[in-house]
This record gives sequence, C-alpha cells and structure tokens, in this order.
Amino acid sequence: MVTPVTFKKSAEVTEETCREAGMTIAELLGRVGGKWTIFVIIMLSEGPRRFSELKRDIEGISQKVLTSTLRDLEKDGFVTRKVTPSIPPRVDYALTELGQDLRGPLMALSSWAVVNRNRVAAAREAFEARQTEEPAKIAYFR
Amino acid sequence: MVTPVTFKKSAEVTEETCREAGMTIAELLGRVGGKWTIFVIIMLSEGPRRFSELKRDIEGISQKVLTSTLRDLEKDGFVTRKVTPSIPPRVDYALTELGQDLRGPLMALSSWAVVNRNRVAAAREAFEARQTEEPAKIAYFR
DNA sequence: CAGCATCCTTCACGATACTG
DNA sequence: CAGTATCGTGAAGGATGCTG
Repeated sequence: MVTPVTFKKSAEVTEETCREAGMTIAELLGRVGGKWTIFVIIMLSEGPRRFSELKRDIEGISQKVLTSTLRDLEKDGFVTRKVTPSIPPRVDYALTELGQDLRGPLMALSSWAVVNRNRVAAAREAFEARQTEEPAKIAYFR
Repeated sequence: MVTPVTFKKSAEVTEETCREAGMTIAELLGRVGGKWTIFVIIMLSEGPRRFSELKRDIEGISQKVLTSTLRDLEKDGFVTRKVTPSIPPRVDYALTELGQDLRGPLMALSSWAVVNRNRVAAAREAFEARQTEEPAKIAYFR
C-alpha cells in the first residue's frame, strides 16, 4: 500500500524562491528540528493526549521542555490546548487542522530517515575509514 | 502541475516504529535542522558549487559554519568533496545520489512551509491576541 | 496534575586572526 | 582560495524545588 503525497510545482523551492520566502523554511525546520518536537507530533497524531500522558510516553523529556515544546507548537497553530479547571487540573493537547496538514510532509521525511538509515550509516563508516587511513600524503613527496 | 511524492506505508511512522527507529528521525531533523543546512542543499540542488560560490551566495554564513555544515553533510553521505590541489586551491562540492534522494521529502516540507506561511502567521497573531487580552479570569470569581 | 522559577551545563553559531 | 585555531556569546536543554 502506498500513501500519495502531492505538492504544487508552483511552490518549488529554488535559490530564487528561497530568498523570496525569506527565513520561512529555516523557521519551520528550526521549530520542527527541536529535539523533541517530532515525537510530540507523532504522539498527537494518534489522537489527543493529556500532559501527563505525553510526559510518560515520551521517555527522557523533562516537564519543562515538554511545556515549552507544546507552547511553541501552540503559538504556531499546530496544537490546541484545552484546560479543564478541575482538581487536580487536566490539560488536553490535540493537533489542529494545520498540525494535521503538516503531518504529510513531515512523515514523508521521517519515513525517508527510517528507510535510508542504512545508507547513512554506511556513509558514516566510509567517512571514518577515510579519516583513519590517510596514507598517500607524506609518502607522496618521498 | 503537480509533482507526486510517494512513500511506502510499511515505513509509516507511529509511536511503535518510532521506538524501533530509535533516534533516526530526530538525528536527521537535527542535521537538516541546522541553521544553514537547508540552504546549502538547495544551492547544491542546482549543481556542483565551489566553496567560495557557496560562501558568496549564502548571505550571512561564516566560513567556519559553512565548513562544518559541509563536513557534516559529507560525513552523512549527502555531499561529495573534491579537492583540486592547484594554487590557489579549489574545492568543489556536489550532492551525492543519497543527497539527491533526500531532496524529495525535504522540498515537500519546504514547499509546505512556503504555502502555509500565512496560516502560521495568522496563528501567531491569534496567539498574541489571546495573551494580550486575558479578560475573564479574575472577573470569573466576582 | 500541570505547570513556573531558578540555576547550571552544553553547544551551535559567530567574529577574528592566521596559514598552506 | 579554502580552510584551521581560538575565543566569545546566547539559546536550548536539563535538574531540582515550589505552587494553584
């Protein structure tokens, strides 16, 4: 099974459109490139979650970072924050329509990472090997 | 015109596959999320470039950062580095096949950023507005 | 429970100077 | 030209303690 993802050619990214778009792309990558952002989005892709659920299921994240990550995503309109003023309080987070829309290209990139992990790993080993040997350099002048 | 991009469902990214993939996705986003990485990839998408060309055309980047960005991309196998030991020296950078492959999902995400920039901007303004007002809070208890 | 406040460490990025 | 070396800075992330 194949999930098709399309995007308009008119939105093609070149050196030209890059200047025109200003820092838009870098901004998005900066946001999405946060250490934990992608995991939060993946979690919320499966449905709304409470703060404590996210905290528990995303192993290793601190509550401070989770809070700021969610706040940033809220600012950009990717998630909603619904407070239920009970005791104890309850806060539910969910993806907005904008957040859902982002999933397509983001998951495409994630899938690429998973599918091509071996190629990257191989490239890293090859690079390491190149650095370790370094044979013909001094010998060249003898 | 529409450029279709497809990816296998088998590479779907869920909470499960996320653990299984370890930090792969976060690693890629970390690399690609570097402040200048995307611009370097976009430049090289149009063909091989010399170091000085990249330095000149990517406004604002320092040579130190450009060097390390290119070195990182080389380590992961996204670009090649070809040295011509002339005087003055000449170094050409180009995308590898792996780097070319990455362009698809990366440009899809970039296009999304360009197309949806207004929605994000609107969301930010709405968020700001929400913070500025903050009316029903004390009044609620009177 | 869901945070905010505070302090601390690390590191990406930047500016500058020097070199084969 | 294409780097390396060094120093400085701010922002991101993390640990801990306190609170409505």
